[in-house]
Amino acid sequence: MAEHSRARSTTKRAPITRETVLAAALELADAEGATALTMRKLADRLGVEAMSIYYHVPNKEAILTGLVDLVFAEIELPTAEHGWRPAMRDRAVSTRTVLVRHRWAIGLMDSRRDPGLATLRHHDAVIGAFRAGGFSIAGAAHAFSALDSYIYGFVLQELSLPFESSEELTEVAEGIVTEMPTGEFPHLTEMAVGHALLPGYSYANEFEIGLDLILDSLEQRLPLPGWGEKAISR
Amino acid sequence: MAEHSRARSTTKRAPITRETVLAAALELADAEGATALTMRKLADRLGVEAMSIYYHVPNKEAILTGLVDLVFAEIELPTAEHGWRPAMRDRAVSTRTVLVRHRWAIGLMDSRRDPGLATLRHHDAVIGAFRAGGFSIAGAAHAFSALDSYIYGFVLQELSLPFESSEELTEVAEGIVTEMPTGEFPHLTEMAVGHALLPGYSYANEFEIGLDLILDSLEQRLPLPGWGEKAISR
DNA sequence: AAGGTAATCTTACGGCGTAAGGTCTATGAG
DNA sequence: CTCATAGACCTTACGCCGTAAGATTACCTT
Repeated sequence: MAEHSRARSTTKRAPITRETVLAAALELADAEGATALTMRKLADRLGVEAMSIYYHVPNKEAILTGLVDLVFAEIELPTAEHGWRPAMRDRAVSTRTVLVRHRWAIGLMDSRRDPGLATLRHHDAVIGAFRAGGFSIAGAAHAFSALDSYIYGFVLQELSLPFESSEELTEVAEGIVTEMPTGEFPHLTEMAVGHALLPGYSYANEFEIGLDLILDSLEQRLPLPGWGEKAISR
Repeated sequence: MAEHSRARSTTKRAPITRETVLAAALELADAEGATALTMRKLADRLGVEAMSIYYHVPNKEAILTGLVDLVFAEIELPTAEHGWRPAMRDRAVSTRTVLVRHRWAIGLMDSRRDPGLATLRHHDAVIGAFRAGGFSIAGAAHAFSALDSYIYGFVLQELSLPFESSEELTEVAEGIVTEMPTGEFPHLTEMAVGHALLPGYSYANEFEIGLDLILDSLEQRLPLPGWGEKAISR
């Protein structure tokens, strides 16, 4: 009984830190969604009272900011090894995977103004991969903006679709189609019936189609003035 | 004094309806942001008590859903008149303009699963313009997804930039550059110093660059199998 | 044993969305 | 003119939220 110091009921609880707070917040958000991420529930999960968290973190905003950086840390960094195109393709796929795994993250990204270290590291690696591939500074900026806009926007749409499984899709789409005033939205109806309701359809497949669309265009722009490096050094 | 019915202080207040509620909510969100949109503040603006709103609207969620549809109603519908490309370009620009005008709207789009009438009308018109331009159903779906992903994602990034004016940009970027551990993020630093900090830079300019990137690719895909209509009717 | 300090807890406040039920007021029937 | 009805609005209250202020505990140093 070297350490009988454990008081009443707690069995020498491990101390909480900024890191354990963020880890618990990540778990909680993954398990129950962003709206369930409250200081009191987070404290419960940490075996602590809500106000104790404030010793390690200035306020809830800081937790959300930290969470976004944790998410960025999960994204595969691009390497320039096999060329900018496969590097960017893999990164895009990885980004989407991570953002879908943490569905609450995309909603935290707007209104969050201070990037964390992992975020900066990620951005730096992306720009570096474009530069190594021969893009000029401006070209890399264009490419970065276009690609990331597409990725974030796709996830944003994907996560707000009115269904999750293809059974739900069928249900919802049939509802839209049948209860529409006849012929009011003919093209929407046509697409639902002749495309989205077909067996095996999944919106997720659209991701790589649009991704390759953008990558193709970037490849074509690269040799153009304003996009590629004027002179390859050495 | 034909109508002396006005009680105490109120001067025969106009009755509130679902429409006036939504209009007031739009004003409030525009003026003070999404977090300021509370039932009590909204009631104040309507000259009414908070609970009275619930006579016209089932809950706050319904207000948010209605707001998103109001925003969609502001977006220019594409017309197939001058071809799908300029139609889609104008629509994209209009969409971004509207979403920037109502900065809170993009944050409401995720987690909102039931499209309103204006939203459906918009989507129908977009698909219609692609179809009229010769895209197959699948091709129109690809094009729609890619383009809208880009638009929403761009606005999402644009609105979460850590600055609003170019003075703020200078300030923030200089902060990042100078306080970085020397050389930890060389490409980020290079882009800040050699691009984003140059006089006259504005991220907003990137929008049309990326937009044309996608439109170019779509134009190239159109004749390809799986994108264009197999046989033009008649 | 005493004191200091880091970590946690208690209490409280104002604001949130909204459930439940009460109160006006215009209208139209008798 | 009276009065029941029903629509529009209000009052009160509940449980939840983020967090300010200050008290309390646990442990280390001397």
